[in-house]
Amino acid sequence: MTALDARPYHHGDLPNALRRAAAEVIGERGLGNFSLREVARRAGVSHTAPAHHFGDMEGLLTSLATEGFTTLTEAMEQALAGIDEPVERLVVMGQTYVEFASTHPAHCDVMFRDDVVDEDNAELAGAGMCAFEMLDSTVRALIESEGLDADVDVVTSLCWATMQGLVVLAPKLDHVCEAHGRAKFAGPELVRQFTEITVAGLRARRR
Amino acid sequence: MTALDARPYHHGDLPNALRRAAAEVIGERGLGNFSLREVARRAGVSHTAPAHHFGDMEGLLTSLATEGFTTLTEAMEQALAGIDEPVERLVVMGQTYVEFASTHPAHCDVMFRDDVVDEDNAELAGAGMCAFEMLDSTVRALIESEGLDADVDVVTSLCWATMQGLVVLAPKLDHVCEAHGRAKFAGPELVRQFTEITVAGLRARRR
DNA sequence: TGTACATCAGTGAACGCGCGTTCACTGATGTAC
DNA sequence: TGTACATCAGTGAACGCGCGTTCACTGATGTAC
Repeated sequence: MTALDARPYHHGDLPNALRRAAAEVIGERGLGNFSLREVARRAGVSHTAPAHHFGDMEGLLTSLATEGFTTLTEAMEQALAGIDEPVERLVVMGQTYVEFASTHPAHCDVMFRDDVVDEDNAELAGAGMCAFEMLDSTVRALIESEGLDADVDVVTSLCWATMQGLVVLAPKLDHVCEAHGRAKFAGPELVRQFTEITVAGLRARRR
Repeated sequence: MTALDARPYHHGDLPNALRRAAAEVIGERGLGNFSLREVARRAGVSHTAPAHHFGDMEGLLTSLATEGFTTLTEAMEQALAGIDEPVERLVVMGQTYVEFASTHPAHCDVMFRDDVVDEDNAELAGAGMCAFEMLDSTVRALIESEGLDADVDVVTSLCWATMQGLVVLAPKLDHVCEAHGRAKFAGPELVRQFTEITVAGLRARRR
C-alpha cells in the first residue's frame, strides 16, 4: 500500500489512464490534431512516460481500437443474453452497435482507420474478429434455421455495412431530414426497420 | 498568350493544381499528416500562395469535398443515361458510387468528414444535396411506381448507408474473406445483390 | 493609343510553436542468495 | 531477515523539425480617363 502523501511516483494504472485521455483528445480535437504530448499532459504524466507502455502513437491508438472492439463485444453479449431468435438478435446487435458508436465515438474513429493503427497487431485482429464472428454466426443461424437461399458472407457484409454506414451518416442524415422539414431519425427504430427490410428480402428470395 | 520562356509568374490554374496536389497528399500521407506547405510544394508554388485562393486548409479541403460531390453527381448522371427502371437505377448508382470511392479515395475521405471541412459552406452543401437528391428521387420513383408501403426517407437512408458502409468496410471485408479462405468480393456484383435483397424486402412488405 | 493606378497573384524571409525523439537520470519494485 | 542488484516506470532538459502565420515585397493584369 502506498502512503497518502501526495501522488506516488508510479501512476498505478497509466495504460488505462492514457487510453481514457486519448479518447478525450480525439473527441475534442479530432484524430488529425492528436498528439502524444497532449495525452500525457491530461494523464498528468511527463510526455515521455507513454513510450514505456505503448511505444508510440500507433501503439496507443492500436490499444484504444482493441479496447473498442472488446467493449463492443461485451456490450453485445450482455444485450443478447436470453435472446435466441436470429432476427431479433440481428436487430439488437445493430442497435447495440449504433448505441456504442454514439457513446464511444473516439473508439469508433480509430477502430476502422487502418492508417492510424497497426493492422498486423494480433490482439487487435483477434478482438475485431471476435466481434465479427458474433455477427457472422447469427447470420448463419438465420440462414440455416429458415432455409434461406443466401450466401453467409454476402448477408453478413450487408448487415455490417448497413450499420457502419448508418453510424457514419447519422449526422448527415439528420441534417438532410431537418432540411426536408422532417423529424430526425430515432436510431434504434431505424435499425429495426433496416433489419426487417433486409430479412424480408432474404425470405422473399427463398420462395 | 504567355511566352515560352520558363514558367510564368502566374500559375494560370493554381486552384485546380492545389486540389490535385491536396488529393495526392491525402492519398499518400493521410488526412492526419496533411499540410498546406506540402501541397504548395507539390504544386510548385511558394507556401503562402494557397492563401490567396482558399484562405486556409479548411478552405482547400472544403473545395476538394465540393469537387468530390460534383464529380460523383456527374459520373452518376452519365452512368444513368438511358436507364429508366428505378431498381436498375439504384443498382447503377450504387455501383458508380463504389467505383468513385475506389478511384477518388482522397475526395471521399474529405466528403464525409465534417471536422475537417466547413459544413456551412453553401457550395459544399449544395453539391452534397444535389447528389442526395438523385438518390432520393429514384427511391421515390421506385416506391410510387410499385406502390410500396415504405417511407422514402427510411429507404433512402438504407441505400445510402449501405453503400457508404460498403465503401468503408471494403478493405476489412476483403481481409475477413481471405481469413475465411474465400474469394474476395467483386464490388459491382455485391452492390447488385445488396440492392436486390433490399428491393425484395420492400416488395414483400407491400403484400 | 497611351498613361496612371488599383487590384490580384505570388515570393521569400522571419517568427514562434508544439511536436516526437533522445538522453542521462531517479525512484520504486521484485528477486537471488 | 537482510543485502545487492537488475529491472521497470517515470522525469525533465535539450534537440531539430515542419508547421501556420505574418510581413514587406514584386510581377502581371485590368481598367479609367
